[in-house]
Amino acid sequence: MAEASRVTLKDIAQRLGLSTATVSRSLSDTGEHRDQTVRLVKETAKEMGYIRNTAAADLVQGKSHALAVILSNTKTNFDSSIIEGIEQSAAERNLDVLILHAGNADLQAQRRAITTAVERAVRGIILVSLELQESLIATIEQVGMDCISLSSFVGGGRLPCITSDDYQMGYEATQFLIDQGHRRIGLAGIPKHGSITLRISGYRQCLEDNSIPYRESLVFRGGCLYQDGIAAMKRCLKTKEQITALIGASDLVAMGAINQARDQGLDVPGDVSVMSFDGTDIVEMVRPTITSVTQAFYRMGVEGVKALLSGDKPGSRFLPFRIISRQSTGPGPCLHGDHK
Amino acid sequence: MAEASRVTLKDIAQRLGLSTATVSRSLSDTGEHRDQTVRLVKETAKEMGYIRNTAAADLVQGKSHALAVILSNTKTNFDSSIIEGIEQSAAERNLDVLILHAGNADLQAQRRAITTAVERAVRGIILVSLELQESLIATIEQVGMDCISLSSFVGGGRLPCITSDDYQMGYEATQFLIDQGHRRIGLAGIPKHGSITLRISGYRQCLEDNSIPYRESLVFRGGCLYQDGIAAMKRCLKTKEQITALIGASDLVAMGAINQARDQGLDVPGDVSVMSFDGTDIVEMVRPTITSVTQAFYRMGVEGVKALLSGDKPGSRFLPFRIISRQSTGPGPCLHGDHK
DNA sequence: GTGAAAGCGCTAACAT
DNA sequence: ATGTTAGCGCTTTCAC
Repeated sequence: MAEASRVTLKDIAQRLGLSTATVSRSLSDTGEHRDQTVRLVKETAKEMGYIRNTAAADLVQGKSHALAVILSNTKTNFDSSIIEGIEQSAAERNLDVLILHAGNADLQAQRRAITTAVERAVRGIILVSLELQESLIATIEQVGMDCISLSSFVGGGRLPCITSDDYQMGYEATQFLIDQGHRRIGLAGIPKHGSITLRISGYRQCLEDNSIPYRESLVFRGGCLYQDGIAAMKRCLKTKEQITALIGASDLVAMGAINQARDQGLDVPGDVSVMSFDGTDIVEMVRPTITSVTQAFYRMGVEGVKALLSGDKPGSRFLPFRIISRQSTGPGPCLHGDHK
Repeated sequence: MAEASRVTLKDIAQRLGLSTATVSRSLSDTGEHRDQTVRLVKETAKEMGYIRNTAAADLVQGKSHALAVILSNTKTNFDSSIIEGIEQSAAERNLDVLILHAGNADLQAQRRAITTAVERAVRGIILVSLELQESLIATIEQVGMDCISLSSFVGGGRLPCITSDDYQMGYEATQFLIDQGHRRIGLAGIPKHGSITLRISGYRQCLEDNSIPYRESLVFRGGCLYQDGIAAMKRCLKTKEQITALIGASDLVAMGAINQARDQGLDVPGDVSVMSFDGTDIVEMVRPTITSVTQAFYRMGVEGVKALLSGDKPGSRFLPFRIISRQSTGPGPCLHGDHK
């Protein structure tokens, strides 16, 4: 009740007739004290309600025992598994996880998040699906802070990245649909910048390898949100482009596309097949369930922490993905009747 | 490149031939220095790549300029608007927001999160939909830290709470369905503990007020996740209970219930109406769109920060909600044909 | 195995 | 308007 100022090491030391040094060492298990002393100190600390002052500890040690995770707060949902992985992995190492939000394109918000992390001398920064501005990468390098990017290849090699192979995912998603007989395949929700655009290259190469002409008009650029899926399908159906399948850049894009198609009276997958990238929980929660290029998000989080703390500068690498077929895709029209 | 140890106030002071005090005051705009000095200091700081050491500042001031937001990391999605509100509100006050995850029932994880926050001497703790264990509330009180709970009434008055009136929401949701002609109304996904259980009381009272018998068997307890919605509808359809409407405790519960009903060949809302609590973005993203008791989450975040920082211990209060009708509800069967 | 003492980088009296 | 000084609570040499 007494709004008592907090218990400090000194309080414990006095009560026990020990020095603060002994108390400090006992509490952090340095192993250089008698079991009896350690036990006594720990019990007393707990009894007195001692909570260590991180600021003091961080200050003297020059670093904290926390990790910062910076998320792009676009309303896409794919990151919850990544975070789970990070937290699991961090907990094993007894590190706190501080989650910060930063807009994706918003330099202001990005700067704020990075500053918050750097000011606190965190052990490392994990960027999740963030296109970090050049100037901020420079800041991070300058202060020599460890940093890794997950789910986005960023920084042109200056930052280690763990992600899925966007090119390959684009290629295989396209091949998956071609194998089902589709030849007019759209791609929706790919933003202007970032490694995610490589999905277009993979898509394009796959079409070529299958002797299908690439058409600019079937690629719908945009964000990867629900609304972008809506917009893409709208434009798609307004033009004369008779696509029989659409690949959404995220689960939400696919959801938007599917809803728009159905709202306009089309059947999915009867009239048009839709598949998505990510494969978060939601693809199983909607009807039709959505065929997806499922990424190893949880593992990305786990490996991210491991790589970040490994000491030696880790290289970038890809994690495997796999395509899971669900209700939203089916044989293309040419398999129903005449084969071309 | 040189992994240079970080620039400190002292470095700036030396370079400029000023004292650290002047530099410190200039940087924090105390207004007691010549514009010229302030400008010079700020420019030099930026040029030298100065980043303040939060640990040092926090230590000497005895508190940080950050807020901790503790989320129950159950995979429900309703909290993103709350967080947005919090961040908006915090940014206006120049406070950093540190987001922490804690399991809902997991004492271990809760303790870890609270400790992380308290150790860092944050300005205040915002609990989001968390049933905080008694012992941890005691900890918070003991150290005299400000704390507020959003979207959950917790602590039996020891903690100020800003939430929606669960009783009233339960009542009005039920009345909404009754007004549509339903008389056999189920309630799904209400956990064992917490203020959320008051929804049952409201539901029950409403039934009574409408002379409809309350049946234990129509209330399906459980978590508020998608799977719980599935399970509830399954049990619902397996028994002889001919419900014509179901209220899900969250949007995800409703989604699960709807999918299960349809997977078993029922039409929504033709055969069974479904509505939900929360009203997050997702209710507009699924088909049928879901009628919901929509809560003022964003505002909850904004007001939460305001109340937390107000100084005087704020009381608990409710924010208004409203019911938004969408596709998942329709007239009950008795309105189709014979009226009772 | 334990204590004394220094000092991390900063802010806040207090002095000038 | 600016400088001096003390010290926040902790960890870590370095003695003993």
